[in-house]
Amino acid sequence: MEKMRADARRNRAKVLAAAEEAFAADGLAVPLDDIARLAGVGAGTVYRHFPSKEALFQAVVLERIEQFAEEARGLATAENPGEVFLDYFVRVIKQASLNRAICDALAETSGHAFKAGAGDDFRVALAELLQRAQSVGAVRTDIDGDDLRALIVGCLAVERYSPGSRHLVRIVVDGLRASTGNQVT
Amino acid sequence: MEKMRADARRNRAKVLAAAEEAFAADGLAVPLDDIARLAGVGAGTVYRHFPSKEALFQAVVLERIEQFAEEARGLATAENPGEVFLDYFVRVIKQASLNRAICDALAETSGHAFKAGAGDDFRVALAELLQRAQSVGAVRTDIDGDDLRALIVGCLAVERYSPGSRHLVRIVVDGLRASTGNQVT
DNA sequence: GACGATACGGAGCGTGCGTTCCGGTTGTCA
DNA sequence: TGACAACCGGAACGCACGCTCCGTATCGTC
Repeated sequence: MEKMRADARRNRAKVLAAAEEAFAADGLAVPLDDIARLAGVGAGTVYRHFPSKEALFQAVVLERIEQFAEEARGLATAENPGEVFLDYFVRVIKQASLNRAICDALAETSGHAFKAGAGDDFRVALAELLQRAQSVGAVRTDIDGDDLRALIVGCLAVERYSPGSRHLVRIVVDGLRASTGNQVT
Repeated sequence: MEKMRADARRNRAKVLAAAEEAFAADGLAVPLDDIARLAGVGAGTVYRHFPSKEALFQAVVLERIEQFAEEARGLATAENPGEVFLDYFVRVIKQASLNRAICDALAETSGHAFKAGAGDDFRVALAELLQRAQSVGAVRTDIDGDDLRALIVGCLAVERYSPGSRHLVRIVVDGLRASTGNQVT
């Protein structure tokens, strides 16, 4: 990884940047040749650096999700967990909805990238935020981190169906809030 | 349509039945040859009755959505609109989630079948039910029929991501209920 | 500057799938 | 029952796309 030739390292970076842009715009459906052309390299070069199109896609998506995780970790010690949590929830949805790569990653295989192995950082950070919000009574206690990720997936679908309608996400947020009568325990 | 030969009419029905089953199970991804084989006909026969795979898919999906519309019309004069509406909402989601054809139809082109032209029956019937539920104060008034269909799409995504978790849909239902503080007008 | 190793590019292969085409078959009607 | 039209089956076509292969170019080193 470090003993690469200079041009190889350059090309690898160009491929990653092009893939990030192309996948974000058109999702997994973008042909690999398009990415290669956008990067200014041949298709063979892409395959020298990534074993498959799917691997390249995963690399791009996981990098983005890791950013979400980092943001969550930065909020882990905030003083008003309820507010912070709900704001974060909405923000993640808004950001992810602008990136078709992430939407496709979730639709594909029911969101494998969000679930198993990789993406664990995001999972634990999100669960932490949720638990703190629940501990101060801001969020209903009958859901866990897995439920939350499922809700994010759903909100992304809503956003894709009717973009920009902020108040639809608010319906879910209202449903998440702890209120008399909707707790199941 | 009526002056068809007997075998043609028979085959058309077989194709429709096979397509309904195959699309429901595997969605739009199922190869047309599979449908033809399942129907016990050749691929050419399928194309004699439907101009394209997409047209066959639309026919199947619209038929199913029309069933939903009919069910909604049957509830239009019920005496407890709030309860009826929310029950219907949940029931549609549960039924649709068992049918990958419908899920795919929504994902594809952001749910074109739900939106424009065809499927109008479902739209108006759903809007009617919603309005009645709102008029008795059972459902928040800052949403309309379009919002509602978007929410259905989202709930389907949730259901697909983590199947069978009934309480996630309940979160949305709780968000839909009219309660102090979440109205925007 | 020359030489070996490394990487590049893009033509080409294999595959899967939607769609078409046509020789044979079957239903319909006089 | 004969003959014509409608219909059928499935082989074949075209296309798109993931992936590989190899002759050529570039880099790092002595």
